[in-house]
Amino acid sequence: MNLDLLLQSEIQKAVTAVFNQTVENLQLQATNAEFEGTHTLVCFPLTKLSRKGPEETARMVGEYLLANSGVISKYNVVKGFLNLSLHDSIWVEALHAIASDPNYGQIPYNGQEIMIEYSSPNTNKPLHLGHLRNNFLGYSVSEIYKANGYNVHKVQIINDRGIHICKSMAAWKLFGNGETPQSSGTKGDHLVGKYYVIFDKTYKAQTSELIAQGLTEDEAGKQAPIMVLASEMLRKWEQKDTETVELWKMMNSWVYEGFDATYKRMGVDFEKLYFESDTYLLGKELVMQGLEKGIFFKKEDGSVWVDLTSDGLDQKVLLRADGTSVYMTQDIGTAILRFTDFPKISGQVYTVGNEQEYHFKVLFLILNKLGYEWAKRCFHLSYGMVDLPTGKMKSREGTVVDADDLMQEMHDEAEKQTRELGKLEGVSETDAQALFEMIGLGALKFFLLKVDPKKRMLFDPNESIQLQGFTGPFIQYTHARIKAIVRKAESLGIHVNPQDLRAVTTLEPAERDALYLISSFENKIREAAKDYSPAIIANYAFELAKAYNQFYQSIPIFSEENTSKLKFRVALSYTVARIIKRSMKLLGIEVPERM
RNA sequence: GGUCUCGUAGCUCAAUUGGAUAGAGCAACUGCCUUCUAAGCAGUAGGUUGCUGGUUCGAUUCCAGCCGGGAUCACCA
Repeated sequence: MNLDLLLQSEIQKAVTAVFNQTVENLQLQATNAEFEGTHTLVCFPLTKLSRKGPEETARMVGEYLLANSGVISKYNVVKGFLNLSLHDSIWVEALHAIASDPNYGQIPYNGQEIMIEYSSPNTNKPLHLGHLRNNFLGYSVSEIYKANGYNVHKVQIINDRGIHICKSMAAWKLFGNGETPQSSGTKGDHLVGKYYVIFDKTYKAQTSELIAQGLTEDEAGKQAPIMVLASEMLRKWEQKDTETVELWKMMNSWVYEGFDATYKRMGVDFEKLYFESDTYLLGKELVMQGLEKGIFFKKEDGSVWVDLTSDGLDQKVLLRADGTSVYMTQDIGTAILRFTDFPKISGQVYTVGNEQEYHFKVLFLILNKLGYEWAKRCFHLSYGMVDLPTGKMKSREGTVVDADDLMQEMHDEAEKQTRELGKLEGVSETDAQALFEMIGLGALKFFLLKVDPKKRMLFDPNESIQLQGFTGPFIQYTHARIKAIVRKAESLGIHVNPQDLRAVTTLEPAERDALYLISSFENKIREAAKDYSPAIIANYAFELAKAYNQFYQSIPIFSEENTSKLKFRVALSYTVARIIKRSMKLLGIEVPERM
């Protein structure tokens, strides 16, 4: 039962009856806490058909509902707002329906498939804080789409070739002395990242020396020996030189081993990985075809371009004069390959930072020009950068927050605070460690997901390890506390079956508040998908936990003498726990049975 | 400079897409553990929503112009 739909139809009936007119879009919203009621009809828009003042209009609708609808128990009018109270039996019925539905929070399969790309790192350095936002966001949006009835394919493109990895390779060749993850005990992605940093330092030293010798900045940049080596490696790689390819394979394999560990700890996964080294040539052919069809044009030097001036954009290069492909070319190829690999997908979502908005605007326009009708169903899930209190993260200045380090710090902080609270009696060390991990990562994920993805956000380390207030652990704690109630009910031999609930006829305000939120869960799931926003789920889960805590604090359960009410409250608690768990699952966050 | 984007309490974020007296958390202050887990609850204080106009019953939201951040406009990815 969907309360909103029920109310909509009741109100539509009322409007038809009272004003002899039909209305399609009703503005129904939650009632402000200061007024009585749960649902509010905004009546200003109705004054056009009622041809009466807003208050009079509201009163007439309210009066009709009270007299003719079995749903409304009371109403009041404040200005043009009609505040409605529902019969408690409606709320009881709502809980009954939800408690009887094991799939509440999972909207039935809608027959649609969708692809969601996220993560997509370069393979020359380890993952950092920015990747965490990307991964948690992409994973969560995937879960949200699954909950909306979509068949979701999670993929990523790994940028495994190019000058960036050659830089690490060059530095390792010069300074590595054969160092491996095994020989040094360093995680593979960190080891490769270390040589990327060494490259950068060496490169800077060499260029400034060359500049001191009288070269221009441009010349020095190109002639620095280590850069010459890296460029040579890139060339050799493209010519499939055995030694270079072997080195490339070895170092990439180190990175993948490291990434796998990081992804595992983050709790994210992928159905299929695309590698740039496999796909970078694909786009070329398609561009050549486009050239033949006259969609693109060639300049005198042989480079191929697309003209987007009629779309308000510039000209964009697609193939260099030497015939090699650029980033855009690869993305064209990859996009088309994906629709070939997954012919049933209706669209594609690219989880990529907002600094690439222009790029995707261009990409989608090109795909459209090439005649792919699905181009308009490609969506750039553009999210804002993560700033630090010290400003922007800059890898060159060593201000990046490493993903592995951060996850460990969150774990350690969760451990510290949990031990201080002395909550680990009778808990084994293994279970305790699992709990710290759950809390630490829960805090981190929630912190990054509670903000609207579109917005740039600030990552304050001190705030992120908070476990009180608007945080993941607050919600996890609420869940754990409810589970204690459920266990107690079981130990007392109290078993609730949905039929028992109907024996309850009156409710407390705190119970209604919780029920209001419970019954709006699926609307939130839809809204979150429509907006690609886990923040909507995060805010919802927090609201629900808060509402439950108010109930928990003000209304006794086991000392209640009325057995029906007692059972009702146990069922309400259990349902809240279920929905909290489900909501958090949509964010990729686990919840504990006790903490 | 062109295009895009953001500006809300001391700080970090919300605001049902144009609705009520703009809400939470943190930080500060005051209460509540003999009762189901106090990682909790209740309360106090904190605002000219960057500024100026406009659109209308009604604007944080839409429009215009300023002010101030950020992104982007590479034969980089």
